[in-house]
Amino acid sequence: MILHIDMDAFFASIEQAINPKLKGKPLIVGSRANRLYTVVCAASYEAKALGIDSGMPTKEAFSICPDLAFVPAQQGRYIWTSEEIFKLLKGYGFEIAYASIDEFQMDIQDTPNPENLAKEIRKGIQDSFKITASIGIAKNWILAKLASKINKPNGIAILNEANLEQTLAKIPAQKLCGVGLKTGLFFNDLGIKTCLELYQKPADYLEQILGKNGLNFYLSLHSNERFQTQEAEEKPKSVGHSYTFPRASENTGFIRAWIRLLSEMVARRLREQNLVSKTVYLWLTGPKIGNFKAQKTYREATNDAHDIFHRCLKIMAKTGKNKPKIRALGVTCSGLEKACYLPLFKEQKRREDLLKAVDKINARIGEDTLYPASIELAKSMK
DNA sequence: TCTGGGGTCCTAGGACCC
DNA sequence: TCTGGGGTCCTAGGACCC
Repeated sequence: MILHIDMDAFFASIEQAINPKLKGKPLIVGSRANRLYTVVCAASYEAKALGIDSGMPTKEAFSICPDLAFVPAQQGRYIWTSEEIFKLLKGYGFEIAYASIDEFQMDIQDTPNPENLAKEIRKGIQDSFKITASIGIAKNWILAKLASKINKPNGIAILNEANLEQTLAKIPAQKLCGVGLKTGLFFNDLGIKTCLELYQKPADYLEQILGKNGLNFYLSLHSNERFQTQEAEEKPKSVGHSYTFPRASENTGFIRAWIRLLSEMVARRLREQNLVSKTVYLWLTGPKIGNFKAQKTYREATNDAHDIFHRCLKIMAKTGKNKPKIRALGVTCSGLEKACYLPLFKEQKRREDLLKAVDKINARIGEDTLYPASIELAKSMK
């Protein structure tokens, strides 16, 4: 049996636990500090009751509820809490894996009374962190994850031989992890409306209509697959940052300053993780250029913002536009490798020492103590 | 009048190599 | 002048998740 733990309104609940004044109030956590130009990252249950939910523009949320409480996302807090919950869960002695920042999966084998275990876990989290979790139990991860949503918030649901089909018949296929908007519509056209209908389709049929993806749905649903994610990889596949302007801009200096700043943010994270990147990906959106994106792979891997920035500028030249009007932009590095090469030239060594020193100073005195003058313009508008 | 930001995986075609 | 087969790397696009 797999036990899936899904925290209820995780970010919002943490903020309410920290600040008692927010308890019982409609609250949203925004993905950036500016309360007007962002979307809802998490909504408290009081806010959800008004029809506010993640993904909604905060402007719209405020129009529904003018005295909505707003807290900008504090990533560090959520990561810390997530790690502490993980440690607590480890104490139960079962194998456990992260499914996301607010979801955990536990292989509870054939524990005699899984419901009692679930209750105990829920109480443990409540006692330690003053936040609630919902728990689902089933024979594999995908069904356990589905089950965790049935009695949200602060609920427990178990799918077993006796109630499986009857329960799946009541859940729309779109609720299943991996079925998004497009696949949901596709299934609908084929008359697959509930999770039960999907569950009952044979493997070769699903493979025929959806290829590898279809086969994966079959295997996930019917096998005893324990965990959603493979064993935690030691390095990420990509590292990126993006930014959306309040209004589109065609100020070239301003846009370049932002590309430089995003390059700086990405490079710093690469260095923190001792990674170098060969591939740079730049995307720009704007009223006239639509959605421009391009990537380029270089022979030399780097984690120097200066290099990443200039690679971005070369990619940008491909737009063929002299002064594109830009609304949003992003810089992502992929093709990641562990940084373990030896600097070949003196110049390179000097540059690396410099970057290390800058990182050290910023880590000690504050994030933004030292930065290139060329990003001043972007920072002034952040 | 535009609704964020950070990711993963899969597919398909082109270039190039043997 | 036209002919096979196998493989890798790179780019681009799509779908999905939290």
